[in-house]
This record gives sequence, structure tokens and C-alpha cells, in this order.
Amino acid sequence: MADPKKRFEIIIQELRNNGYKITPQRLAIVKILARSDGHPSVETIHDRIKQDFPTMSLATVYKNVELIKSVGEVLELGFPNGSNRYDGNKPAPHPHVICIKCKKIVDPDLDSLDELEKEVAMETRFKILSHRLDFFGICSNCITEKG
Amino acid sequence: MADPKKRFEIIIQELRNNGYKITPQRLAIVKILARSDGHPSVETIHDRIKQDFPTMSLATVYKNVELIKSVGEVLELGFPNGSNRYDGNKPAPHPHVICIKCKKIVDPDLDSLDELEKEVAMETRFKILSHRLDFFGICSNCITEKG
DNA sequence: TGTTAACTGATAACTATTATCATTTATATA
DNA sequence: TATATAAATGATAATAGTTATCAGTTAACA
Repeated sequence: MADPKKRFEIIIQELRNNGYKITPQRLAIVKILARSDGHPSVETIHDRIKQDFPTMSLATVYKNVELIKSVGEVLELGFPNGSNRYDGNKPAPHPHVICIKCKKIVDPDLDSLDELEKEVAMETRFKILSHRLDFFGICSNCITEKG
Repeated sequence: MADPKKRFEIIIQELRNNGYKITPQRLAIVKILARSDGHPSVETIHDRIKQDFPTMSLATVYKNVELIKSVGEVLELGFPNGSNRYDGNKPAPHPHVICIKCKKIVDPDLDSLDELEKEVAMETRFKILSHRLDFFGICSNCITEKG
């Protein structure tokens, strides 16, 4: 995991570089994205900020996440059921392991992914720009609990 | 690609085995899913069927796709923008290569994916049940066209 | 052929997201 | 430091994809 403070600085700097204003609301959103604890959804970000920033609008969270996505500083993880989740700590594509019971998301370190990408490019003659890799399963905690 | 006729038979049989009725509407939907040409969306399936089955309801398509998913005979591909797409020709999880220009979806053959899954299980101590792997890029056709 | 549980089709409800717009504010400049 | 202005906020309406509801219909069985 990258240092959340450094990620915060980088994201803010990137926003300044692109001429966007730094508002208190924006700072609060970037602070949460810089850590991205548990890969939060927009709803989660909104809930967390509302605790000490009660006027924060959900629309503002959406607009800021979209903005930060547009400068490449947050990774969007879409799921079939709708709710997108975000990772501003590690915005480059990387694999995820998702527990289907407790919904926890873990980042594994995989060596052989680069090799796989080369294999794909070779076989399909695509110019590969990005990828998305999720494994779904049951985490060790949820396995030991019966049910 | 599996033989669409065989896939059709298998899906219908699986529905019978589970005690579901075989209606004309269901047959038409299964027929399209058995081929899954271009990984169609619900909307696409509905449009295709309406040509010679004008009373077909969108709700019926949704309900049938959900039903066939529940017996494991169609793979659902969810995307961040909402619209899910389906593959009833090859319902087990498999990688996709998606052209971001023409939206074409190609199925590559990859050798090293099983190995990757073992690596993940080892490292995270998850019991891995399924996965989702998409590569995004530009296909050779779209590369040669300028723009 | 009749019975019945399942299915269909029309539409309402729902959820996540995006658009709109009046008001407010961060920033650049005088 | 005061001011001008483009951008941001917050409240809410609109939208898109999907799911729920329910009255009427039908496939599959005896």
C-alpha cells in the first residue's frame, strides 16, 4: 500500500496542475481516496465525510470522483450489481481478490500477470492498454465460520 | 466456439431437469444465448426477438436471462457503465479482450491462467470459486484505421 | 380434457448515476 | 487587500438499467 499522505499530495498536485480549485469538500474526498480503505463506494465516502461535514452533498462526491478519475488518479471498479468502488491509493490496474460473503477486497501480488498480458497481445494482435482481473472466493475468516 | 445447436440442447435440457416449463419465448431467448453472437445485452436480445415475435416483453428477457444464469448456463459480464452482456455459448469464466474503439469482444486462449489462480489461492488463503479477466485495447483493424 | 403451478406482459418501483441550475467560493489580478 | 470571474457546491430532477408486482395466460401433468 502506498503512503496515503504521499498519495494525497500527488492527487492534489495533479488537480492543481490541471487548473482545478482546491475546496474543503475536495480535500475531504481526496483524503479518503488517498487511503481508499476497503475500496470505498461513493455512498461510503459520502457517509464518512458527513460525520464531520454534514452539508456534504452526494452529488459533490460523484462529481469529484469523476474528476479525479479523469486525471487518472483513481481506479474505478464496476460490478454487475451496480455499485462502483474506488481505489485512489493504487490507481493503476491491478488484480483483486473479493470475498463473496463479507465483500472484503484484497490486493494480491502476482508475478505472472505481465507474462499473461504479453501472451494475449501476441495471440489477438491487440494493442493492450489496460486490464481488469478479479478473483471471487471465500476468505479464510468466512470459511471457518459455518453457514 | 461451441456448437450453438448443442449448447441450445444443453440449456433446454438443464431447464427441464430443474422443472421449468419450455415456452416459445424461452426457446427464442435460449436460441440467441446458445450462440451469443457478439456477447449480446438484454436489450440486444429483446430487439432481435421482436423482429419475428413482436409481443415479446423486455421483462421476460430479463427474467429468462436471470433464470438461465441461476442454472449456470450463461456467463454475465457486467461493465461500469451499467449494461451487462451475456455469453451462453461458453458459460464458464474465461478471459475477454475488448476493443475500446469498436467494442468487439474476443475470447483468447491463455495457458497460464490456471497457474495464476493457484498463485492467488496460495498467497491470499482464499478458496477461489470464480474469476473475471478482461483486457482492454485496440484491435488490429482499428489500429490500421487512423483517428 | 381439466387442474394447477409457472410464465408472460404491462407497468410501477427501485438504485446508481448524471444533469441542471441558482447560489457560493477559490483564485488571479488590479 | 478588494474585486472579478470561472468553477464548485448542494438540492433536486432526470435518466438508465434492472427488479418487483400482479392480473391474465399457458405448459405440463394426471
